[in-house]
Amino acid sequence: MRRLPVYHHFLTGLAEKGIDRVSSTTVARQFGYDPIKVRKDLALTGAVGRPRIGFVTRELLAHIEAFLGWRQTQEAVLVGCGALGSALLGYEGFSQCGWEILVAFDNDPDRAGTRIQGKPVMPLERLSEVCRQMNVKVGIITAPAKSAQKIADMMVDAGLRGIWNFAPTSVQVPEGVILQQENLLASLTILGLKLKNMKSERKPGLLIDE
Amino acid sequence: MRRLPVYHHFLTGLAEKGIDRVSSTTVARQFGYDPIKVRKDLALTGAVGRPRIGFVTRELLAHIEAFLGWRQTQEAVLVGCGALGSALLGYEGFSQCGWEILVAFDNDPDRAGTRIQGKPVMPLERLSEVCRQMNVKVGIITAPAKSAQKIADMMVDAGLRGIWNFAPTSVQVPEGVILQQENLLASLTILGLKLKNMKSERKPGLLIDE
DNA sequence: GCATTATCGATAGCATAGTATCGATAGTCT
DNA sequence: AGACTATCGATACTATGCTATCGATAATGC
Repeated sequence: MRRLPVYHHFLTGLAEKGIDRVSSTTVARQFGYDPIKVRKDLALTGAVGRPRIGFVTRELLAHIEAFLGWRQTQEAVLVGCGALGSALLGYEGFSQCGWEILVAFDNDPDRAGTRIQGKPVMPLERLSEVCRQMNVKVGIITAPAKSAQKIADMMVDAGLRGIWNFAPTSVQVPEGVILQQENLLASLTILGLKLKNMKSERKPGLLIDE
Repeated sequence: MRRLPVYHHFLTGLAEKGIDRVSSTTVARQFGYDPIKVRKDLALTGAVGRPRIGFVTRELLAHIEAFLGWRQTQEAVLVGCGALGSALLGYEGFSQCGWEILVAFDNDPDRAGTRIQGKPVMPLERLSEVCRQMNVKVGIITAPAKSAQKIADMMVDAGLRGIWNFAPTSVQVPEGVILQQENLLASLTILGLKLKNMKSERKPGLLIDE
């Protein structure tokens, strides 16, 4: 399921090149996966292929988009306009999957009122007011760890139902609010472990995955 | 295993507050996990606790660090000094788990020779030379999707054994090189799906996890 | 037209991660 | 001191995701 966005990106490239039919084998080779795995992933979206032919590229893309909910645009706000926040504000990938960051917030009065990557920056106090007015339901936290919980609380108060947290700490949210924790350190650590494991070449013991 | 870095962060906080003993129940409550799950995670590191008491905080931290390989510092280079790259260069979390980005590369001649977040920026041509000289084995790609594969190839040529890719595309690496793909769109999509699922409250059908 | 081959979907088996149950131990309370 | 309770580790069970096998189908080549 986490693989579907990646397939989508690849298939979009194919479609642009005018390739209108694609087999699971082709996709699998691209990513080093098992064709069966790919086929099973695609089956999840409801797309149907034909033996010996494969899938019709655009049809498949439509199925993936529908399944991932990318057909209707989804809106979000971002809190914390440091380096990471600014990067996300300019991240080109969001638009291609139907997301848009409408407005950013920061508690630094120097930043409020400016624009970053073309998005307006507002003072943190207005979070609740603006979210309710715009009927935004998703918030992104790219603030330092120490203020993450405070911001999450504010977001809950503002009526947000989904929170995507980049701060390297965990935050508590009440029942009914979805929290997606982004954990860069975990990814990096896993990479480091895999590396170390590989060097000690097939030593029995840890088997790291994911 | 991906949870251990998070536990570590929380335990560090406790240790700083002078709390020298901690039970799996305490940790579990913090993150909304099952205490058994936490205990099993901790057991993986070799830490032993005592009934009715729990674990000695600092001892536990040491076990986690040893298990995750955070005791020795690990070095990396970064390619692509756009917004995301700059953000990572200044990310405070790396140092706390023993990672350090030594140098950044960019193919924009205006950026080469400057410093971003205190790290030197060099022209992309010098990647191989510098990596070999400094004996760096890990590379981070924060460049646009279209140049990701080219950079990955250069990294492999430069002798890097681990690649952490933030570009929203997949890259191919030869056997023996570890690739860790960071996929922000997948995370965001999952958040969006969970939200939609929650709204249609317990409708049979998709059950999204992770 | 018929054999061959690539590809599909479905079912079954395996591996890993998560959950539950149980006895043992070390504090706390009366 | 003895009952009580929180917590540990070990074992067993369940669920989920991945891999393999199989028959079916449609294009290609002879």
